[in-house]
Amino acid sequence: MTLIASPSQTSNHKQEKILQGAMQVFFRDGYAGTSMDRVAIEAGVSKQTIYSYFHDKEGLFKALIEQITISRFQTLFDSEELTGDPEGLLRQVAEAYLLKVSDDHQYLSLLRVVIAESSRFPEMAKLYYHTVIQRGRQLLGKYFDDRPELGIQDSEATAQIFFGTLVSFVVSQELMYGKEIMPLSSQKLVDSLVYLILRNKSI
Amino acid sequence: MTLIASPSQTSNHKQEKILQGAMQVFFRDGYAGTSMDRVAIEAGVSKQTIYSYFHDKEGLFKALIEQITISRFQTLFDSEELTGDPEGLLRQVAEAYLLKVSDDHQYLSLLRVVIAESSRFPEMAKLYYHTVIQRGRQLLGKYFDDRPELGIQDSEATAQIFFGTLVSFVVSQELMYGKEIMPLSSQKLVDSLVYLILRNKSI
DNA sequence: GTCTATAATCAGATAGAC
DNA sequence: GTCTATCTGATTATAGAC
Repeated sequence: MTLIASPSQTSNHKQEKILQGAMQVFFRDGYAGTSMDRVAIEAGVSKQTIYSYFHDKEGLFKALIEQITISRFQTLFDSEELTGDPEGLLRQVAEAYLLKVSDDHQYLSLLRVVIAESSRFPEMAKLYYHTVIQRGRQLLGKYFDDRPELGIQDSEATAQIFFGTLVSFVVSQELMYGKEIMPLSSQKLVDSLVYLILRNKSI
Repeated sequence: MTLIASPSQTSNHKQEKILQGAMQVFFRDGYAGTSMDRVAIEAGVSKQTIYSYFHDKEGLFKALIEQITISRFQTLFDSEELTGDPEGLLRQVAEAYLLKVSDDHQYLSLLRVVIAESSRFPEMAKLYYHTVIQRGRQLLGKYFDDRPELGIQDSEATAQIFFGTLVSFVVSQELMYGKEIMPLSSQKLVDSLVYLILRNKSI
C-alpha cells in the first residue's frame, strides 16, 4: 500500500519537486500540521498535480519518509564490514556520527518526525528501526563478536549502549536544546564511552 | 505567559477535568492533530468552558505539558541523594526505570510529544531537559564524584551514558516497536551497562 | 460560570478547462 | 498532464442565552 517512489529508476522531475516540497513542510510542521496547499506552494506545483502522483496526504507522507529512510541509510551500513583497531574504530564512528549529525537538519528532522508519528504510522517507525537501529547494532555486534579479547560481555547489548548513547546525546543536545541550557562536550562523551567499552584491553 | 495550573493550590474541579481530557487527546493525536471539540467531549465540558480557563489551544497545551512534567519529575530526583553500594544502586535505578516506564503510557506519550513538538514549542523541550535529563545526570554525576575509587573518567559524561542508554532503549523498543521486530532483553542491557561502568572495581 | 449556537476560516479532495 | 476553481466538512474561536 505504500507508494514508494520508484527506487533508483527513471527519476520523474515533477515527482521529485513534490517530494522536495513535501519534505520542507512535513519536517517543519509535522504530519497533521501540514496542509496540502502549503506543500503545493513549496513544491511549485498545483495541488491537483500532487494528487495525481500520490493518492492522498497519507500516501505522500509515507512515500516521503520511506524514500528518505532507505536512500539515506541503506548504504550507510549495508555491505561494508567494520574493521580496524577497536579504539580507532569506535572513536571514528562516534566522532563521525556526532559531527555529521549535529548540523544535519534533515537527519534531525527525520528522527523527530519518525518518533512523533510512531503511533499514527507504526510501519514507518518499524522501517526506521529495521533500517537504521537494528542494522547498526548488528554490525557493531558482529565486530565485537570477532574480538573476544575485548572482554565484551554481551556484544549486541554493548552495541546498543554505544549507539543508544550517541543518539540520546544528539536528541537531548540538539532536539531538546540541551546545548543551550548546559552544553556537554561531545569529545568528553566519546572519550568516556570508548573508555568504558575498551578499558579492559587498550588502556 | 504560561498558564501553569496553580501548583498545589485549591484544585479546581472543572480545570482538572479539562486537563485530564486534554491529556487523552493531545497524547494520542499530537498538538496539531487535536481538536478543541474532541477535548471538550473527552473532558465532558463545553468548549467555551475550556476557553474560559485557558486562553487558547496553545495555552492549554503548554499548561498541560508543564503540569505533567513538573508534577511527575520534580520529586523523582529532587531532594533525595543517591546512596548505597554502586552495583546495587545502578542496578536498582536501571531496573526500576525500565520496569516502570515500559508500561507507563503517560511517560512514553509525554516523551514522544515533547520530542515531537520540540521545534514548535522549544520552551517545553527545555523545561523537560532541565527538569528530567539535567537533574538526573547531575544527581548520578555527584554520586560518581563522591566515589573516586570507581575509576570513572568523567562523572557527568558517564551519567549521560547511563541515562542515555536507558532512554534510547525505551524509545527504540517501545516507541519504535523494536520489541516486536527483534526484542533485546532489558536484563542483558542492564547487566552490560552496569558491567561497563563498574568492571574496574566490583568485578 | 456554563452551555448552545454560530461566525469565519481553513482543510483535504475533486471537477472540469486546456 | 497540469492548472484554476470549487465543494464539503472540520477547525478555532466567539456571541449570547440562562
